[in-house]
Amino acid sequence: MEISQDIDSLSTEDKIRAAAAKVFVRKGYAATKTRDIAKEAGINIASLHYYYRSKEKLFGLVIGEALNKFSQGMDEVFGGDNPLHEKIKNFVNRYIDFFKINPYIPVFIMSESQNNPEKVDQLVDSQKLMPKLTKELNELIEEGIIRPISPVHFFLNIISLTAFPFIAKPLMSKKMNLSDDDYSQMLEERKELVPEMIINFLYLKKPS
Amino acid sequence: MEISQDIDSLSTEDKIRAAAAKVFVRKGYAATKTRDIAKEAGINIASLHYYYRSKEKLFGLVIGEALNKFSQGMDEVFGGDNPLHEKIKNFVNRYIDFFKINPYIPVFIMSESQNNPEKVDQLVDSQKLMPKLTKELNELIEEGIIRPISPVHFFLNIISLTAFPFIAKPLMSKKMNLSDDDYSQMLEERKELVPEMIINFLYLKKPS
DNA sequence: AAGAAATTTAATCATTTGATTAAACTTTTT
DNA sequence: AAAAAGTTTAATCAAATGATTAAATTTCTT
Repeated sequence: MEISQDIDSLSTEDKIRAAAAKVFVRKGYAATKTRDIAKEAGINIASLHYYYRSKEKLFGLVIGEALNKFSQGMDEVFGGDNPLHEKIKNFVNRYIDFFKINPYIPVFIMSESQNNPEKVDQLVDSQKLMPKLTKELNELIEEGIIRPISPVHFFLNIISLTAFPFIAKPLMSKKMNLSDDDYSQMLEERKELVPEMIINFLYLKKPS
Repeated sequence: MEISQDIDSLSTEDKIRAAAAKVFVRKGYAATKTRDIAKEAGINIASLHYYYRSKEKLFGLVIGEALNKFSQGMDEVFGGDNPLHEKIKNFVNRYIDFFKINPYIPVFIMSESQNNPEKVDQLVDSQKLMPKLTKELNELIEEGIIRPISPVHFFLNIISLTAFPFIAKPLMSKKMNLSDDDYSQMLEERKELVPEMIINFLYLKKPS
């Protein structure tokens, strides 16, 4: 899921891309200097341009990767045919684990899609899982199993409760005086709390 | 709540600060050029340095203001002595309205506190409303009115459900094919949905 | 109104930064 | 092994950028 390979075993091209991912994701597009990336990769700036033409092109690859990793889980979780309440649990567990390993990704994606929408928009595939999820929700609503809710709210509720604690970590841990371990512990607790809250709200009678 | 005064009626000093707030908040620290601010304010770059010494000092003022506006509502809402479920409703209503007027503030605060923690940390006053909120929650828990929950989770749940939809707007509206009006309408719906969801989860028996 | 202080401006500086060039070096092909 | 292709490097460029200066202009004080 993350950069795991020994840096020296990578080709120059891959070293650059790995370094770019690391620096762009941590600092954002504007604050990242091509020299930062070159230094992180242990290569010359010219090599960066040799392989990737420009800072912008390289950034396009990095944010594309980030968006893929980010949305991949959604398709996988909501694409299955297990009960909805299981999907909810899977989603929360999976994304909390993912964000624990990639803590800078949420702010990176959200701030870049606000500040550089032209670079991000083309990469966002307008729906794919939405039709399926919509159908699933509508069926459960008609059967009287869950309350009426639009897919947008359903989706926003889950992602909000899962991703926002990572986005707000610097502020919250400061404001609440929480150490990194405290915060990590709290996030573990949310693997139970968040699904319970959503299911509790959604289901008219508790599911199996 | 926002910049409302006629720009020409402001002193140069205030024009600069207003312009800086606008540009910094929309584009972030790194992407903002002092020339952008000067242009937005309709003044010379040298005046900017005359009044505010450096880009960094000016930024400090702007992010300080943003943090104040952001946390002011929390103190006001949770400081009162009305029932908790009313505070929840007030909070959500108030912040959705606030963010509708200041849509760039959430991403600005979150991304800057991740990317420039040294500039932000000093401005965050370690708790103030927390002791009061903690006491209130503990009392309601002991009385068997709400379920056991830590202030951190309580707080994160409310802010997540309220603020995240603004943070994710560019991505969500693209992914879900929602116009600005659609999105605004959806946010209005959340003024009811979010408090209901939180209260429904929190209260063991429905409050008055 | 004259002089002093404060403000604003155009011009300029030094550094940073994305990008290029040409040469050196390495690997692959024949 | 020689030639060609691919890769890496040091040096350099041009534009952008935060900041300063000194002069011009305006406002304030007496």
